[in-house]
Amino acid sequence: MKVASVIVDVPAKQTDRAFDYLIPSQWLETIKPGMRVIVPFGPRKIQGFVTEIKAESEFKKLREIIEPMDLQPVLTYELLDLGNWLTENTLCFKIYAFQAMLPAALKAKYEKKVKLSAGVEPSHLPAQLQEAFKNEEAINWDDALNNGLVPILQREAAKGLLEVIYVVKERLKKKKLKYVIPLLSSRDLEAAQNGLPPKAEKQKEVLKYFVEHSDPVELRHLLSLLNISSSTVKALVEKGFLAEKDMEVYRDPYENRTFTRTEHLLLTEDQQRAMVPILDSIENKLHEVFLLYGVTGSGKTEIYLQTIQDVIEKGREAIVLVPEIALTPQMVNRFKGRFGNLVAVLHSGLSAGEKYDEWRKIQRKEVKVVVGARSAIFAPFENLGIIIIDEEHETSYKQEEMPRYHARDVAVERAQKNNCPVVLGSATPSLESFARAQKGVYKLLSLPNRMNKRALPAVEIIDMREELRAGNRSMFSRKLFELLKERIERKEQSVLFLNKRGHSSFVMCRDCGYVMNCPNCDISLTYHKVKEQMKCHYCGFESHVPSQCPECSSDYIRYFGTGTQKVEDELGKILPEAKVIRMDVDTTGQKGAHERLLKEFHEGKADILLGTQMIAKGLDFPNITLVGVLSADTMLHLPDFRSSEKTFQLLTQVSGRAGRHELPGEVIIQTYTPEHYSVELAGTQDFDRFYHREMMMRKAHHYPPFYYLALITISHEELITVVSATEKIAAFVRSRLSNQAVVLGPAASPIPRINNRYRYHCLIKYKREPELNKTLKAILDQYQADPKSGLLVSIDVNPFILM
DNA sequence: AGCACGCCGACT
DNA sequence: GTCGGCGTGCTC
Repeated sequence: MKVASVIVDVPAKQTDRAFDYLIPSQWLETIKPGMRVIVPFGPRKIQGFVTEIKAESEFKKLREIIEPMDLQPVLTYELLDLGNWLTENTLCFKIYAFQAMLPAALKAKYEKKVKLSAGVEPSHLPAQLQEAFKNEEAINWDDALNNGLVPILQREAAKGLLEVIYVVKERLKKKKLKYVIPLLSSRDLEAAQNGLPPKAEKQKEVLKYFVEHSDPVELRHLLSLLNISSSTVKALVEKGFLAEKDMEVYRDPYENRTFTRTEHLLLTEDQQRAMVPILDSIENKLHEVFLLYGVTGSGKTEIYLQTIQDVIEKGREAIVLVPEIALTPQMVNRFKGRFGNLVAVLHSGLSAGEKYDEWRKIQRKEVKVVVGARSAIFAPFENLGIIIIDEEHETSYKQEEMPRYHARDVAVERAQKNNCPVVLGSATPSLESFARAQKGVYKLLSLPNRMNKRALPAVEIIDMREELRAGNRSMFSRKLFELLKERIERKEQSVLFLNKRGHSSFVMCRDCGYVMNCPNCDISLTYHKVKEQMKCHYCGFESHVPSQCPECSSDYIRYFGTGTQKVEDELGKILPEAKVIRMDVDTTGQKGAHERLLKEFHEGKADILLGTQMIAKGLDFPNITLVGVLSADTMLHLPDFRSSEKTFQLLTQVSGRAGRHELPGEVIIQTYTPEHYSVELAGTQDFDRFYHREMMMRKAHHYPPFYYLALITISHEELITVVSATEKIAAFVRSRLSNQAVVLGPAASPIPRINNRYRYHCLIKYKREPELNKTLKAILDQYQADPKSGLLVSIDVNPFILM
């Protein structure tokens, strides 16, 4: 067994397969599947993942693995398998699948360098190079490139004086702290203490400390504790009484926080009833998928906590996915409060180092529970007892880059392998999941009541057209204004929700209607107040805000759209006494800002919390009695078959923020389309009726959950080339699929041009097409294999965004 | 993805 | 005649 199959870190069609390497004899026992190794690849050295160990290879001229990068495999057997599954199902390169399963810190960094050949002195080199090599053993290739030294270097390399080397580097180091440990027993230390010269008082003190404490202690801590300097410790180290040792420590993002320990809450009857089948499934090691459909405030989290408790008691592990956990510190608190340091937390708010450390806690089985965003689904547990996906309808569970996976699908796949249940929780399930529950594929568990029997908040829909007719041109309806004022007087809190998506501020000429567009992309530029600039969200293009219309020279050119800043300004005018906290990308940019703002609001430091999407979830403050949605329909008109569903979900979620505790809540939804069913039914919080209406729409238009989708996007600099390529691809797909499938296209993408590349679509709607996967692979084979055509083809199986 | 190898144009 | 352009094909 001296040959290793390795997937190399080169994301390309031609290298998307295993390469075999000999395992050097000294590593024979060490190297195992799932480890990262450094291998020679052509003239370079690169990282690779060992997928298999075997006795021999078809390939005759094998090269040797240079060295392993891990002591323990970073991918378990299950994850290696899962990598293949991901590759198959999302049509991505294997290397992308493996990398997606690991923290970014484990991705290799490469350096190309030039060093002196053995026995060569800097003085042997031309004068120009002597300087560069005087202090350095090797110089960076990129630096040489910038200084124009490459030609000379190549010449010297050809003579054999220099050689090019490749270095594979870890992205990140383990954090280490200096610790001091006693080398002698407590008794011997006491003796040593007496043997010290009488004036070595400080040293005696240190030894005295270790007579009492035999555990390692952090050097820094010891120094400040005994008020000594490091030379004292050093002296004792030299005498052989103590030793200094670098010990690895975790970067703990929650280091300076204490979590109040919480105990089981008493469950309501509904909760108990819902929990029984889940516990059964855990007990009997059955794979089942449960859809836990419970209105906001019905106590889903407590069910998660208690089922996890059961899983832990059975010696198994749990994964909990939450939409973007940085946004819901309350969730972290609940888990840490219940399970203490058995919980690892993985979310985008952590630094790469912190993520790595949390991940290693999982890898070393020091924790039993991971709470995290999408990628936490790949937590390297080996004895999973349950997977929970909270807010299962959230679109952020779908990754939009390669590998384009949906965490829900991965969860089901992993749960199957581990014989454990998946719990999908939501107050507004996705149509897909609800339909599956209706068909009995998932088991439906309902929590129809709020825990404390609080009524759902009263929702009132305000027709903003009426307001306009009545002469109110502000963005606040009279009713909302009244209620806001009332809350401030009553010292209660309000949340104002602004749905910015699809409605970001753009610049338009009031005279001729000219809208500033990006010169590279067919999309309008977004106005950024902070920098007083126009910016393209797709290619990064920036330009100044014009003072005159470039088309008609009118001076009446101004920005449109209600950004949060604008709402804040207006609030300041109409309700100057109100204290407002604004939460959007601008104010929550820094680390921890999000949490700080929420804390301030919680502590009652403001009357109104104004924000975008990010405040729609997880907020659970007792004093909120009013929720206002400024414009319900901004996302309704996006070119997306899920826009109604998203609108309904969002409105329902936002409404759920009000009146969760003692005080009853009120919700105001402002809209220009009150008659739209997703607005109307969100008003009555009637998911069931919404579900039926929307299902009819989906059926009529051949959309999920009645059909599956696959989206092929083709881009090229020339419009004609894209169109004809898309035509060819669409024709090919049609020829290969049954006549049950609907193949749309070529059609221009909703964003027809990004970064000067034209984009065309072919959308496939299908029910059952055994040939589909092969067909899509054939397309990728053809187009990925020759990049010289300039055509880029990307395929999204089960896309969420059709753009 | 890199990188080398290889085959054609403008220079000492 | 050579230096160097980037098209083509390979990496265990």
